[in-house]
Amino acid sequence: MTQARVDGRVQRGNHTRGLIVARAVEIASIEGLTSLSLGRLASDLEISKSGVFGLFGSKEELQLATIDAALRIYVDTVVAPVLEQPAGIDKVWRLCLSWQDYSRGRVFPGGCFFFAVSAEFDAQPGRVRDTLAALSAKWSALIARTLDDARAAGELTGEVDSDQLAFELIAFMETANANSVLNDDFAVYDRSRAAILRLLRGVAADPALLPSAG
Amino acid sequence: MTQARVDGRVQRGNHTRGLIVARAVEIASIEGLTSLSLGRLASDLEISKSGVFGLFGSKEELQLATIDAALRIYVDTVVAPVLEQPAGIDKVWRLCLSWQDYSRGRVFPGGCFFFAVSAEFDAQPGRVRDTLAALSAKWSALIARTLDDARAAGELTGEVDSDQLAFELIAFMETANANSVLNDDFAVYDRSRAAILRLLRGVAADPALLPSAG
DNA sequence: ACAGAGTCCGATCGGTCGTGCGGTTATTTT
DNA sequence: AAAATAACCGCACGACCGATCGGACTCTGT
Repeated sequence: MTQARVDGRVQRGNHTRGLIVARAVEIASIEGLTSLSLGRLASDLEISKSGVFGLFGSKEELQLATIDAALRIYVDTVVAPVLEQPAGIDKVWRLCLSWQDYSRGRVFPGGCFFFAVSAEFDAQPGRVRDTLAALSAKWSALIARTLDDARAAGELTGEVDSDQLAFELIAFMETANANSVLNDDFAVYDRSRAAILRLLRGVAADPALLPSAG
Repeated sequence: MTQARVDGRVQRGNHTRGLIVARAVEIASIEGLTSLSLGRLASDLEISKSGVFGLFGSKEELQLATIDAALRIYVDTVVAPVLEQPAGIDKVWRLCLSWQDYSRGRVFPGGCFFFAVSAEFDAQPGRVRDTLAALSAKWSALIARTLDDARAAGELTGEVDSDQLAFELIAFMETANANSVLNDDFAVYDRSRAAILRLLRGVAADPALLPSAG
C-alpha cells in the first residue's frame, strides 16, 4: 500500500483527476455543484465523458471530490498562512483578514466556494450537505478556539462567549462575500473590516494589540 | 383596460398562473431557480408542460415571475406588519424580529427564498441576477432609512453610519438563516437576536427604548 | 515476461430538459 | 351573436443528462 486512499478509491499519480476537480471547483463556485456536468467537464478538458465518469464512479462522488479539492485550496489560502502565528487577539484579526483577502481575491471565480455550495445544498439532504455542514462547524470551531487561545494568552476580556463572537465574525465575513459577488462591489469589504475590527476592539484586553482605526 | 399588466403580458382571472408560481417558489427555495423545471411543475400540478411554458414564454420569465411572487410573500410577511409602527429604534428592532420570525418559521421551506436564489445567481450575469441585486439593495436601503428615521426621531446617537449598521444587522440575520437551514439548528436565532440587540443598544439614545437582555 | 489493476476510449442507453407547433376549448371584447 | 384573444392540450424536436458497456492501452508488482 504505497498509495493514498480516499474513500476506498485508489489514487495514484493520476494527473487527469486533478485536472478535472480543478476545473470542477471553478465551475461549481459560479454555477453550483448541481450544474456541474460530466459532459461539460469532458469537453472543457478534451477527454471522454466516460473517462470522467469512471474516475469518480458517480456524480455525487465527483461533487464530494470537488468539495475536497476546494477545501485543500481553502486551507492553504486562508488558514495555513495564519496558523503559525502566536496565539492572541491579533491572530484572530489576521485570520479574518486572511479570509477577506481570499474572498476579495476571488481565489474561486464565484467568490467563496463554500458559501456558494452550502447555500445550494443547505436544504437538500444527502452526503453533500452533511459534508458541508461538518466543514462549516469546523470553521466556526476554529475561530472559537483561536479566540479561546487568545483568552488563555490573557488578551481577551473574560466575559466573552467565543462561540457567539465567532458567529458574529463569520456573519460579517460571509455577508461581505455575498454582497460583493452579487453587486460586483468591493467596497463592502471595508464595511466588513470595520465591523470586525470594532468587534475585536470591544473584547481585547488591550486595544493596542490591534491596529488603530481601519 | 381593466386588467393588470405585468411586463406587457395580460393577466386576468388566471388561476393557473398563481398555482404555478406558488409551487415554483417552494421548489426554488429548496433546489434553486435553475432546478426549477417546466415538466416537474406540470406533473406536480397535473397540467401539461406546454401549458406551463405558454403561460410564461420562457424559463427565464418563469424564474422572474417566481421571484416576483416570492417578493409579494416577503413584503406581506416581513415588512408590512412593521410598516405602520412609529419611527424609532424600536421599529428597527421589530423589523429584525419580523425577519427572524419569517426565516425561523420557514415561510419558504428552504429558508429565506432570496438568500437561496441570490447565492445561486450572484455570479451568473443576466436578468435574474440584476433583479436580485436590485432587491437586495432595496432591502438594505429600507433598513438604513428606518435607522435614519429613528435618528430623526431623536432615538439614535448621532455618530452612527446607518448604511454600515444596516450591513451589520443584515449580516446577523442572513447568517442565522444560513446556519439554521444548513444544520437544522434553531438555536442560532438566539445568537443572532442577541447580536442584533447588543448592536442596537449600542446606538440607542435611550437603552430603555429596547427590551432588556435577550 | 506475465498478470492484474487502473485509465481512458467510443458508442449507446433511457430520461429529462427547454422549446415550438397546431388544434381545441374557454373567456373576453365588440 | 360574432369575432378575437388567451388558455391549455398532445405531440414532437434536438440537445444534453448520468450511467453502462466492452475493449484498448499503460502502468505496476512479481
